[in-house]
Amino acid sequence: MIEIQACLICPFKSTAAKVLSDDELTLMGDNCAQATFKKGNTIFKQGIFSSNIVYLKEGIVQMHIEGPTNEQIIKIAKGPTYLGIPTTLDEKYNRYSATALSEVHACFINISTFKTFVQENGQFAYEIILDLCKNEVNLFNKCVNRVQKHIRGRVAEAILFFSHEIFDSNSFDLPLTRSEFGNFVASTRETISRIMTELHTEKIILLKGKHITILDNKRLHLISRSG
Amino acid sequence: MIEIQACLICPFKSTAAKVLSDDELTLMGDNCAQATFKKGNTIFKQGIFSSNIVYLKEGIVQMHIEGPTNEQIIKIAKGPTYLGIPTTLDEKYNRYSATALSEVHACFINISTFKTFVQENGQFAYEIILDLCKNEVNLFNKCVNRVQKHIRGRVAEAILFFSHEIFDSNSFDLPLTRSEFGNFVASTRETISRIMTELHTEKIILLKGKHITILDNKRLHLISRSG
DNA sequence: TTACAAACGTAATTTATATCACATTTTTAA
DNA sequence: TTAAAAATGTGATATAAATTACGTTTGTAA
Repeated sequence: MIEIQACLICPFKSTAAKVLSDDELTLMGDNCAQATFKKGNTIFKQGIFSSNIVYLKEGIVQMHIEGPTNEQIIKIAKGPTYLGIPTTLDEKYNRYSATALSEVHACFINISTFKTFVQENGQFAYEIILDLCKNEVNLFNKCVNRVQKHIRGRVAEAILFFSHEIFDSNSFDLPLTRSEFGNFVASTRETISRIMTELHTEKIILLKGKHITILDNKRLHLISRSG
Repeated sequence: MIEIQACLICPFKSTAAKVLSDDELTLMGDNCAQATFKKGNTIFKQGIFSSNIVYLKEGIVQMHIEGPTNEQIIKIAKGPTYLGIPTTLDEKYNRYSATALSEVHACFINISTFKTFVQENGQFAYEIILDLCKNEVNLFNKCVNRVQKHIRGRVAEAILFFSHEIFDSNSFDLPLTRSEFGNFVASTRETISRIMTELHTEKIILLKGKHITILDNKRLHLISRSG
């Protein structure tokens, strides 16, 4: 289901898009298509040619990349946010894939239109740069945590990530299977299972299948920090 | 040793700076100071307030960040390249540190001057964005490799990195101690020692203290890929 | 409703790599 | 030049977490 979008009146505008003029937003609307994806659908795929910047209006998405041995989840993001700036601007073809983890509404902005805005609207360019900078610093920290924390700490960190960054709630349905969660925190299904039940037994979280309720925020933070 | 720099005639201009007009380059020169650092010197430090974009003209630099348990090297870069865009633009204070691994010549560009160029010269902004995008994609790949490769593969990868990305030669002096190298590939001094002598014994590299000569490029690539 | 597959839990075992311990070499400074 | 400190090499041991194995639950299609 693809439809032309009226960016001008879009309630999900990015910080960058908010600085665009009405004329520019109209132009963007003429060069942008929206699509809806169900959970599990591929939004874009590594290795495929792409000529769009993907903007995630609503929904949760996992970004994943082919590693030396298997596919690896590198990031989970929630809209509104840009999804594919690095993958598109730098190269002709996508350097990673994006898959919906919930119902997703995404806009595909023509890359040359986007480029025009960068080159002709300095404030827009600046906001895009800020966004990329934030991503880089976050990624640095994530890398260090993956290297230095033990799995228990990484699991705690991931649970807090879903709670704070994705669902804004201490009670939520995990949008991943145990295997996927294991992959996300660089571990395995079995280890995740073990640690989850540990945290449940210790009354730090309440676990009911995929539903997680954080019972002891303080201790969970402690585990996340101490690794 | 700090001196005002004539950016206009600088032979180390970044791809982005090459699109600046003569007037802009003169303005940059007026708002930019150069400094020289010896190996081991701190170029900027995490947590410290910063109002400059750091441009590495010449030299090798390690970027490192405080992790949950210890300081972690997140990146090693060679000039010419920007060093501190994410760390400076996003936040008032540095989110990571940079330390010289060789004699380094670096320029400290006033952040509001830099911001002016981003906002008033679209091509400049676009080149900066391209640069940030490349960094992000590279970082994605590095993360996956760290997670999925065994140490032997990560050591091989790091040796090839120094050979191809830093020294453009198959024979070079490692600018890191074994401990630092261990940290760089998320391992330890002892393990690095062991693997290095292994690779030496297998005649894949020639090892003489810190000097490395790659003897069997093909097998080293194989080890790097297979992990 | 049954049947089949996918997801999940858990215990036993294995393994890669960290840690420990100590000897040797190299570098630095006095 | 000598002494102290830092860096390095290497074997033995410990350990976190993967792998293996198998039983159970949940979801889904016929």
